Amino acid sequence: MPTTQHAADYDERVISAAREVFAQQGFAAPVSEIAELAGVGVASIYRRYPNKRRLAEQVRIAAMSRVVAEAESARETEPDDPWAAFVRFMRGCLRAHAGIGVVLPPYEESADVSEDFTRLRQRMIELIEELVSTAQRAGQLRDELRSADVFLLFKHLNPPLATDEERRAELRQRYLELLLPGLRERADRLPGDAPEWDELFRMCVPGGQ
Amino acid sequence: MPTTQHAADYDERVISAAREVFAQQGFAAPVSEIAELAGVGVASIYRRYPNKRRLAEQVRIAAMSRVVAEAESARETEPDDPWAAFVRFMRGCLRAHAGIGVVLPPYEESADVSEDFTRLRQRMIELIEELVSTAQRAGQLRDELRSADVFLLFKHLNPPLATDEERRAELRQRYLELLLPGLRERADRLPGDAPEWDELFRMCVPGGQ
DNA sequence: GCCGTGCGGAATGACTCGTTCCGGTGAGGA
DNA sequence: TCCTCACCGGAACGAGTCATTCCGCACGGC
Repeated sequence: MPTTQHAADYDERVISAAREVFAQQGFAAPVSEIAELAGVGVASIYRRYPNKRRLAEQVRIAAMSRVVAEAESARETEPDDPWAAFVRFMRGCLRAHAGIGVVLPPYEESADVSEDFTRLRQRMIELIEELVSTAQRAGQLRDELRSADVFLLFKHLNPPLATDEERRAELRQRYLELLLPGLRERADRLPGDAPEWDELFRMCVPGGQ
Repeated sequence: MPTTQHAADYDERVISAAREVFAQQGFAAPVSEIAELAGVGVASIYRRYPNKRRLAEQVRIAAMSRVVAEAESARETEPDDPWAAFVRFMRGCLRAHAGIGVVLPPYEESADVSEDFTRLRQRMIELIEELVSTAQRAGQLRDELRSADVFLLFKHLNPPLATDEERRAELRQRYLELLLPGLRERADRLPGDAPEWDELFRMCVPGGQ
């Protein structure tokens, strides 16, 4: 009875458990924890993914796809209001189970990252850049903000906290709302240089969240 | 030649190295890394501190003292402007080498925490509470904000980033400035329940940053 | 009732890290 | 100049953790 349907459910269950565990504990979390949450044995995970690295890659691909979809949907839903599109994108990414916590360590030291992964990441970057610059051209978003700032803000809104995803999402939204007025503001110069994408990538290396 | 002076310098060097390493990598960082940064051998650390836990406690006591001093100084420097005092406190805590990153995992699961530690933590909480409620009574700080929010915001402003402390401090200040307008704002209700101190403590358990 | 597939969880081996042990070194006194 | 000794850095050790693999079992199909 390994129907295609069955296999798909199975995959979904594992990926989703891995997303939650990695988001809460970072990529250093043991595979056994993922297995337990998914309600399967460890061996079953290894039967489908050759190793932990590949599993993590799949999880990140899934989460980045979600971010990309969020960006496209925000752009389409609010074609005439760049600020609204930007806000919708931010809120969408921070929603519970969106998995933003898991896309955040963006850098892979080793060269053995799949093509898909790299391509998707590039697309994500471009979409964020577009949302930011569109809102800035409309004078609705602080000029000193760079697209990498947005990404880094996602990371800031995602500290490792030992609670369930619902509560973490609630807190993310809470602090996002505190942030929004400052993002519109056009006042004082922001201290510190904006991060560049490659600095950001270098900074986010460690296994942790 | 173990002059008192020499011993004090030595202590200072170790504690300060430990602060930097713990702040960057979390308390799970190996002791050997601290030794290397301090330019001493591991054994020398163990000659002064019975074990890693006690070393970490000393580091956290030093950093919390700094936070307490920051709060008192802010209150005294700006006795008539609660908002200014609050902002000064925030900026002071986030400054480079203030060690805020290291006070953040506030909870110790085991009961074997020194009296000093507990007392100091209590004092820190009271001072933050005072800064917050004073500013709120003056109508200068958002009412829905609880003192534990402030602490949690410190954590949010301190993600684990693999750069030197100077750059991390620069980014902390950058994002603090984005946050400030939202903290004054009196507008929309903030989503999500404010954290209580004990929820906060429970959440921050894991070894990580 | 027998066979084969697929599963969960125990077993394994590599590795990391806290803590301890040991040989070296350099200052001060004879 | 040589000896002594206090102190130091780094290697060594043992425990614990985790990725990955192996094994016996349970259950559907014949």
